[in-house]
Amino acid sequence: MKPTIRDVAKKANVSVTTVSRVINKKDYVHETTKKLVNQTIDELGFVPNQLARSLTSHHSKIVGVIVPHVGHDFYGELLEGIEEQASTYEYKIMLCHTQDDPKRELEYLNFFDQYNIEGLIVASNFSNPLKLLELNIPIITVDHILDETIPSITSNNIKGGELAAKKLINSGKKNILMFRGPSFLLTTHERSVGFLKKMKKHNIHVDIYDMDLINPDVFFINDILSKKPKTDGIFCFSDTLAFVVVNLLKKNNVKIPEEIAVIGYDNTPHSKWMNPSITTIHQSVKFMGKESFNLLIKLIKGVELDTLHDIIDVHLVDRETV
Amino acid sequence: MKPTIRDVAKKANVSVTTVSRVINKKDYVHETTKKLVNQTIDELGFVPNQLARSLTSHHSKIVGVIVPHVGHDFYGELLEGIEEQASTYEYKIMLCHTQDDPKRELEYLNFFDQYNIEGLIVASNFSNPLKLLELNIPIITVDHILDETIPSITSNNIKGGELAAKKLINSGKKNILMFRGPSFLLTTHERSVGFLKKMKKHNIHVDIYDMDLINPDVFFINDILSKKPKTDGIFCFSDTLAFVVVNLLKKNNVKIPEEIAVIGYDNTPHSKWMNPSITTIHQSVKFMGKESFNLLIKLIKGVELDTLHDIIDVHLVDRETV
DNA sequence: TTTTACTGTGTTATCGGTTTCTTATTTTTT
DNA sequence: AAAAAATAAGAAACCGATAACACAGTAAAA
Repeated sequence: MKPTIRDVAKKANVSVTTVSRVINKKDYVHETTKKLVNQTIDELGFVPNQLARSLTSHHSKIVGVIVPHVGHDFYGELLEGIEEQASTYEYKIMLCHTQDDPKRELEYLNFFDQYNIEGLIVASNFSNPLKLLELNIPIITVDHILDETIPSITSNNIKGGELAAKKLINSGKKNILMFRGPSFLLTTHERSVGFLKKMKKHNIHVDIYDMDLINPDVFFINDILSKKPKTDGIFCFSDTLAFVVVNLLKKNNVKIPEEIAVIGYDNTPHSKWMNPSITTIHQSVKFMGKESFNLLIKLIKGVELDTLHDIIDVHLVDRETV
Repeated sequence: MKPTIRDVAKKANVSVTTVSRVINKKDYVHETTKKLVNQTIDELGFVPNQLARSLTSHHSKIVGVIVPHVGHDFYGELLEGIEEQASTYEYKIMLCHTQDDPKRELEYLNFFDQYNIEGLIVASNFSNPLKLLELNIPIITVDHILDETIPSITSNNIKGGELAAKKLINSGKKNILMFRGPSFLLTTHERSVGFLKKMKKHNIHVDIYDMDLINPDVFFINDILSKKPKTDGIFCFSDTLAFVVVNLLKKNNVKIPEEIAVIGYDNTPHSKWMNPSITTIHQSVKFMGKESFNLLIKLIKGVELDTLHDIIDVHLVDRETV
């Protein structure tokens, strides 16, 4: 059995309070007793039970993180940023990956509640934002704005769309396809707005298709490509999607970017090593992860946020597909 | 303030014991009282505090997971498998990503200890296996064998090496480079053994280089390629590495696979979309994740394992680079 | 010299549950 | 009809910590 604070107290011949004071570096403790206690702690290999601590202090030092798919580049990098920052504050991450299943979302919300988590980072398109608010703890949404009152951190999707448009326009492309994400997502909407505004200004027609950005439908894409032979530029809302598109075009012996230019989104590590390498919009995903935890910890400590909806800058990465 | 079990008891005019019995479906409770209690629980929105429960029951329902990099394909997929399985058992994941930093490893071990986690899945080359044993809880290592006494789940790396060798031999390749991982890793060693044994049988010479499989050194690789002009086959110990190699070869106008064949490892989702697509060794990473949790839960429940060191089958995925 | 402030330490309630005993009432068995 | 077993529910101890409160002993201020 693990030694408890009482075991330490007994062995050191002091009260549990004194031991508690030593481990928490609180109140007055004589230097001699302190040394004795610390020595006893070492001897017994005593580790304070965080569960018991949390019970009294009401601080679990745990934050929940909800992502749809851990295995995907974007969320992996995001998670890395969150975890890195959390660990510097000695906070632990309780992980939930929902696979966009509303049932799993609610299940986990319940778990989180049971563990008295101190805050929550939501990086999925959570289906029931009101349920989130019911938790009554600080929440940050990342890459989504689920509710106007929940602070968020997103990247500048409008600018992302604009940059992509500018690039294609400057390359003289005139027949554009936009392979965007699900239309109900804020990111989809914003990127579309930025992209289409610029295109409209130059009187360029754009055909719009909604796609799964994580598991693109190859047949669907191939079908579109064959039906739109005049196409000379494609804006893909994820690099993963761009990979598939480039692959199909090469199989069809299309010259990239001369005949058709492709522009991706995310600047995932792989986009650099593709052949040809993917011209794409860079999002500082890891930074977003870190920043989201920073904002959350502010909320936990009761600090007011300067901006409710933080927006991170994006930039174009010039490579070979445009 | 959140309602407690005592609030429920008071409102329902029963003792806390009775409420506890109802929520735990334990011992005898009259159907009428049960209904009354459940109704009161609903009315108050009572959620039992898992921290308090864990304190008495010594079951935290939390398992720790240690990976070196969350953001990397392999670990992302692994994590997905672990989490998926854990959630079916209503277990929660506490995540640690070490970045292969021994200091962070120990820090987290300490955290885990404080939270009374019930078990631990280690998917990193943990520098101090003895410290792991000191935790005195069930442990499973994945993709590594850190200690003969700690149960592990690895994939069949010897077979993986053999399959790669066979493929290159059958393609008539004679001057092989092996770009393997750090030599101290078991996976590296086993794949090497499998690969080199087959190669030796056919009297084919292999040059061996140790590499970083996650962030390959482009200049180093380029240097090797220029110094070994006779090379006609390269075995890369990760797809990530293969991506870089293929990219460099294409830049040097080398015909793949006619002049140089490349074979990767992992069969990451991206390997399919590369140009050319990567011939690689498939590891069932998600399955390994699921299985590792299954083994862990057995240990937690005190069930004896059939095999201490479980080995998962691998197979070759035939694509365009060999 | 008395009063006040600062040190150092212990007693005990508390956090929100679970669990061991008890006690009382039915129901079943002999 | 008496004994044994099953059902129902409460009181109080406990899990392992923290914290409010109390109480000395010593040093500084009045």
